Amino acid sequence: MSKRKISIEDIARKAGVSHSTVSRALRDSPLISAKVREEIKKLAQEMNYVPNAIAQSLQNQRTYTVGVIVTSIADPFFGELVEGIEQVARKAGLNVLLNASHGDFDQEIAAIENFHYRRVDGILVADSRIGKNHNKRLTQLTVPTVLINIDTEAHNETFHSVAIDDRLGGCVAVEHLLDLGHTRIGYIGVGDSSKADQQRLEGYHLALSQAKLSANQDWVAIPQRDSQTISDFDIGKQLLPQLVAAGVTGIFCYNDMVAVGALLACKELGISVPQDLSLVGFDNIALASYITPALTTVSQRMVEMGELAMTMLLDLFEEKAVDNILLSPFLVKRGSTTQVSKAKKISNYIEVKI
Amino acid sequence: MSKRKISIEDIARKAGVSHSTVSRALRDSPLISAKVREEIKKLAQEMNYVPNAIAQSLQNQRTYTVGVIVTSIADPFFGELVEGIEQVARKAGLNVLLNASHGDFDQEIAAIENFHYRRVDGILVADSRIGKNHNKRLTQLTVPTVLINIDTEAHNETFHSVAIDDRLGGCVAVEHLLDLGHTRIGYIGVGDSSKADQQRLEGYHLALSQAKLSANQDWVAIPQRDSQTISDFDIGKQLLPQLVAAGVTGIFCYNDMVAVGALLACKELGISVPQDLSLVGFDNIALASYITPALTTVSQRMVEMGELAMTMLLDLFEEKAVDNILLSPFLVKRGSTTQVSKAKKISNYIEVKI
DNA sequence: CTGTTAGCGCGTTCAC
DNA sequence: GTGAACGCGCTAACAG
Repeated sequence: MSKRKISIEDIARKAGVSHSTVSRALRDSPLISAKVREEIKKLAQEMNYVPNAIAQSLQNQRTYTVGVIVTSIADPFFGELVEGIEQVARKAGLNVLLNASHGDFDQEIAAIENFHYRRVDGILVADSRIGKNHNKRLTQLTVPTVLINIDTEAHNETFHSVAIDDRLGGCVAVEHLLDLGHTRIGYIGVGDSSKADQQRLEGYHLALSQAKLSANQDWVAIPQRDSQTISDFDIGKQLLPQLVAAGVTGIFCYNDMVAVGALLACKELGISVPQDLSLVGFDNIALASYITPALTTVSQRMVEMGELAMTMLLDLFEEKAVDNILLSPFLVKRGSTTQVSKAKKISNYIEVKI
Repeated sequence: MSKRKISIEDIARKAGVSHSTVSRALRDSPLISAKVREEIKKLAQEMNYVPNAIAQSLQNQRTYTVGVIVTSIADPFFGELVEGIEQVARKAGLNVLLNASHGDFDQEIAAIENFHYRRVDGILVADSRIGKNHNKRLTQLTVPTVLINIDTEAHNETFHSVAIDDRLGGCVAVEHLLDLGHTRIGYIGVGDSSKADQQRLEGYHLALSQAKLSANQDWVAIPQRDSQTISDFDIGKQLLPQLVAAGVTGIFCYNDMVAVGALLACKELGISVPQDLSLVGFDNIALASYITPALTTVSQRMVEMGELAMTMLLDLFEEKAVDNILLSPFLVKRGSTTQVSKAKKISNYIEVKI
């Protein structure tokens, strides 16, 4: 196996033609006679010729490569997202260059500079941790860019984006509980200052007020964030008791891990789900369907978001006009929610116990 | 924002020097006087100069890019793997080009050709579904390549690899049950013809024979694969009863999803884990720690495998000699296993029930 | 120390 | 139809 790769010059020499003839023949130029074209193609095949994308890129000024920035690839969410991105990218003949930011803003900037350096054709940024105050610096972008699930007030002209409608998701979750007859409904948040947390809470309030129910301060539990970072699971576990004590019969949790934590707390307190308490999560992670009882939850659509974002980028390449996308999440009904009934007795139970 | 990027020629013109002086200055060549070097660097800064990696690559014959092939990025396992790869790649100044094969051999070949076309410096292949009969074609590889968790008889010279020691993993799982006093131990496999399934079963037998226990045919359950593809979860759920009927007090499951399925079957049958039956999984997926009871399992080390594979590739770049790596999995003890005791009564229980 | 020149491999005028 | 020549942006060998 020869060390150096075959170039069009090599095959031109062997064919007794010039390198530009070879170039044309391989690209099916109509300027070339059918005969020599086939001849050259055959020769290229035999010589194991593999065109050099680098040289082509230098000429075309296109790399057929998109840069993707995610917080962490190990996070199954971003895994699904990248899956969607990669699929439509590959179908369009593009490749994905992957960078992880680990939620660090400096690393995100470094990743963008790296992508500029490598002359990617477009950039996709999906970094839940980057707050809105940061992304101003992204303005320096000179290549088409799509933001995924990132909050920006300047969504309008400068940025293109696709995101999940968290407010609607919160609504959907709470409406489900309302439909089941619940009126005392709580929310457990995580208290990072993310768009998601805020908007899901907004959706919660919205659904309640649409049902003419007044919100009760005690039904909303959000941890203090000055202390140690705490896992979502532990948040659910620790905050559940106070909501139960406040007499709720249903709880909408910020996400599935919070709900799972809450569920475990229920088990330890002897509260049975869903008979005594209904729980709704958010995200629809794999775990949600395997736990007992299986978790009713609002489903993210990460693969789809990836596909849409990449498709949007392709449109931008062709300079089409694109509209930002706000994806509607949908409810997945499972075993952790049911009709409210004798459930109201729980609060007494707890009060006795405390 | 100017459309065309700044080149070293642009800044050379402005500085009144030649482009090669600029090139040297920016690369800290000792041939350049400190004065003009600083001057040029400042100018480059002001003009927002970003070097062109494509042009550099064409010159260096290196792209500082590695190609990574995985079955599916959405699979959390591969997510962790890529996480490990990306981290050490980035530290070494390399970028990751990602391709998914979806277990399709043709797509895998296409991915490799694509990587050749793009002149990556090295390739990492992690594709559990590709059998040993296929990878002969990988021999055409002309760039340094490391195989991850792929079975090859030709591991020796041609291929470099890092893999998990499934046989040892099986041993470790069964030895744990033996240590707890179990003597009637079962295995639930999945019956794909993968290296993993075969070797974990081998480990199971090895541990039993080392303990001077004779294996019982009825204690090993492996589904027929001619029918529909069936999820690991359902395999565990469906095969559990027959093992319990055969009187086992402990079961080593091919992986965690199988174990979770088995666990659910236990719940439905009124068998309590671990009091009546001990379960050991494999993989240590996130779910394993959240389910009740938390699952004792043999842990994969995917992030580490990614790091090691990428590090090996870096060594290959420097033409160092490298040894193939066989990673030892380790046991994570949790709630689904305990001392054998009155457990033997289960078999009777089942027999009565059937 | 700095400028000139020659490629890296390919696509694309512009002549013939 | 085909070849010669130029340029994409950069590094390196060779002059001075």
